Amino acid sequence: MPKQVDHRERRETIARALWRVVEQRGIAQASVREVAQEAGISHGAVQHYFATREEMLVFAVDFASAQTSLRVAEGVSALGDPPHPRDLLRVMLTELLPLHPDARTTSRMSAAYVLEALHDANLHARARDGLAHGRDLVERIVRQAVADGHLSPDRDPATETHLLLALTGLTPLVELGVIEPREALTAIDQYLNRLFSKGT
Amino acid sequence: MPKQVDHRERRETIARALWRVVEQRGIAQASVREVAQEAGISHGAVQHYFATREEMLVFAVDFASAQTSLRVAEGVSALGDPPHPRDLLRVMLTELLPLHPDARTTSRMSAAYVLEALHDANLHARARDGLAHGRDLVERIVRQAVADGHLSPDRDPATETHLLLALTGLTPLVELGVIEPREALTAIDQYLNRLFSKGT
DNA sequence: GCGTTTTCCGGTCAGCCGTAATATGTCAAC
DNA sequence: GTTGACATATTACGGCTGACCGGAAAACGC
Repeated sequence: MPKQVDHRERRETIARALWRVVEQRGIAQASVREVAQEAGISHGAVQHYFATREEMLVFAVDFASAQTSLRVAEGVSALGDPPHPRDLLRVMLTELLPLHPDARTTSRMSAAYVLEALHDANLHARARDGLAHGRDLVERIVRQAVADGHLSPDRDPATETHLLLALTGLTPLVELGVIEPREALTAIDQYLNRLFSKGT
Repeated sequence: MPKQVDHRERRETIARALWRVVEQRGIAQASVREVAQEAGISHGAVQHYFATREEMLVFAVDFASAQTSLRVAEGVSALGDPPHPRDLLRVMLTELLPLHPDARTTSRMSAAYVLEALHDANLHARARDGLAHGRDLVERIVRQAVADGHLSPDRDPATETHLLLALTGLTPLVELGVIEPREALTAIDQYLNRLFSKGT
């Protein structure tokens, strides 16, 4: 029998190396060779675990998405039970925006992924489904908040969901250093507090 | 004397060809040769007008930014005098989001530019300054709105500005087909109307 | 016509790319 | 200790890239 190697762990190691390359040098530099070097293995070894570069990218993005979900779940578990929807949404947004190192890594992966998805039918479908799933999650929270009386029934859940997701638009401002992470958090808290107050 | 060619016009023609390539195939495919073919000239001719690929990209982005400003100015001129700040901001946002063909073209150019700027010190400074300039424009409108009584003085102009710019976060939702352009407009109008109402 | 200058073309070059084919290493089972 | 399957490394190939260069073509003053 062969040398025992944990296939999934190896793939995740390579994926993390890919993350670092994407974060530090951009997805254009994330060649098979560059990722292999970053991971400290030969590019032939990378080929052994990913038949093509695209397969590697897709895995790395899915893995990044899963890690983001994990971080959100961790943050949510620290909340009361049941958690206030405002706090729930706050955790999700802070993990989606590049406000701390891990989140920045996954945020940049997502950004690069979306941009590539615009010109690749396969990636487009995957990205759309992933985003639509996130949208549904948020919308469910919004609807529950309305049902629980945290939110005025005047609010259209769909529109409110879109506006909440739009807050990820703070990303370029933070990434380019136009605003500080603290200012982004201030804006988010301002928005969420206003949303869950009795105001219009 | 040389053959008479309008240098600027030629460069703009090439820039528009670059836009088309970026929009349809992505910035990674925007090689000198590809852009030349799209423009219907030889790659040697492109080199004559742009010494390097980067110079071509920077020009194309600046040109795209200028064209966006032009569209905004056109839209604003159709408003009353003085225009209501809500309408002013609405025009800016509709030209920043990919809600119609021209806006989608420039939006995609900006997105690709920002992503590259994250890993290039030179582009980073240029992009940051450009975005900061836009931020200042919006902030001036917000402050004027407060001064004119359109907005409650309780609002922090900086935070409100950040939230308005964050609305560009609807871009991925529209681009990936998760929401329709009409839904994006609905969200924007909802947000702006709420902002300029007497609510909290 | 001549000379100058700009414009444009096509080829060349070294370098990186993804991928495939090949070779070597490693270890468990028999 | 031989075998065989899998892990890893090496090498090779065809293609595309950006940058560069020499020269042709065109337009103008003289």
